[in-house]
Amino acid sequence: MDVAAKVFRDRGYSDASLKEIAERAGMQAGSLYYHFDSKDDLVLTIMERGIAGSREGVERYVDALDDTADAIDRLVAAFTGHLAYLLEEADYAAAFIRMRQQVPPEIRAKLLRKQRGLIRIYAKMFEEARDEGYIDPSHDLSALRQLFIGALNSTPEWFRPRGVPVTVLAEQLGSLMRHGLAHPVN
Amino acid sequence: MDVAAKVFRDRGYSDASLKEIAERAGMQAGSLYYHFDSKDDLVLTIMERGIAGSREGVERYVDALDDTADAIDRLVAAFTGHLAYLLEEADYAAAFIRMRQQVPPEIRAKLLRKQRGLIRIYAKMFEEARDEGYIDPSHDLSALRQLFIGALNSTPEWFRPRGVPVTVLAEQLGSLMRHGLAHPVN
DNA sequence: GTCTATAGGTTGATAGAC
DNA sequence: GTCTATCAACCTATAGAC
Repeated sequence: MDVAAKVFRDRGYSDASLKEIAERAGMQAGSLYYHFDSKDDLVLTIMERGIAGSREGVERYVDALDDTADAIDRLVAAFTGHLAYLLEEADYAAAFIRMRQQVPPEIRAKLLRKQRGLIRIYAKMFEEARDEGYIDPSHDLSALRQLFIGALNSTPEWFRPRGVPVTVLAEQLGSLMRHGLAHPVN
Repeated sequence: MDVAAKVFRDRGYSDASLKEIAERAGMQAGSLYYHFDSKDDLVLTIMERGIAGSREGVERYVDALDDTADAIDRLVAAFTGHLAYLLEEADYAAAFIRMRQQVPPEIRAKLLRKQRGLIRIYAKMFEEARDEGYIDPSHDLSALRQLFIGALNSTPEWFRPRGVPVTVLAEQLGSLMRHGLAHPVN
């Protein structure tokens, strides 16, 4: 499973061959079918785990906040958890991010349901930020949410472990939301 | 060419077959080889055009500004041009965005050089914004640039022509940079 | 310029031995 | 549980007729 997630993350849906996955796992291609019904079955399992992991990452960081935290603090915590899982912990989420547009429609439909949970969590946090006065009603909340999530999901393409840590990235986005860029990050 | 760009945008590098491209162009697969040496040759041509188009879109909007424009105005103009080309005008840029991570290494290397021009334009604008006082030096400029470009490049995945127009999206990002989200967009 | 035909390779998946 | 062997389908690319 771990091997498969890595291969799917690196190659994408179509270019990840069962032969390569099997080889890297020390097996022959045919042997995989003892564990999975089909390639799509394997892909679905991995991607569902990626979604679940992202969601747990987000929830863990948000739930760890105390009562003094405001809506922006919660968004920053969510960003941190999101990035921590996406960049440091697992290949599953990165595999999901990469393949979500490549996978056959039936699989995408199944994933969409699982994904909605995470989307709703974010939507709720943005609404709370608006209700608490941190986001002016003239902003389109849905566009804003998708722009921020798009920025987060682009990080696997350029993030380098030696560079800016994920906590700083999340803080940068939080500071941006609070004051704009002219204000110091901390 | 236009047909091929559409197919590559919809299917990605590996799943776009020459047979489908040929069919949609009213030909047989073999006939394509009169016009192109190989699939990679075709892909490279299309993706280069996508990069060039994005760059021209950005430059056209930035150059149209008058002298009273500040660094944030220039960034908003760049975002507008970027999005206008990416979402409205052509399939070439969308094909590039989708395939940039899928394409064989040799092609990616060739594209990287062309791409650097656009990256440098953005880097310069962010530096100017910092020098004019719109971005506090405590921000990591490179991370900031990549987050914003990541947000822009995610738009083909969720943008709907009936929804928020590209000019508003760009304004939203500009307002965000200037004042944060608590301030009205206009 | 486009066609037909086909070579040569790879892929996902199955069957049966061990 | 894993192996070997193999099938059928698909792909890129080439060759030669028109």
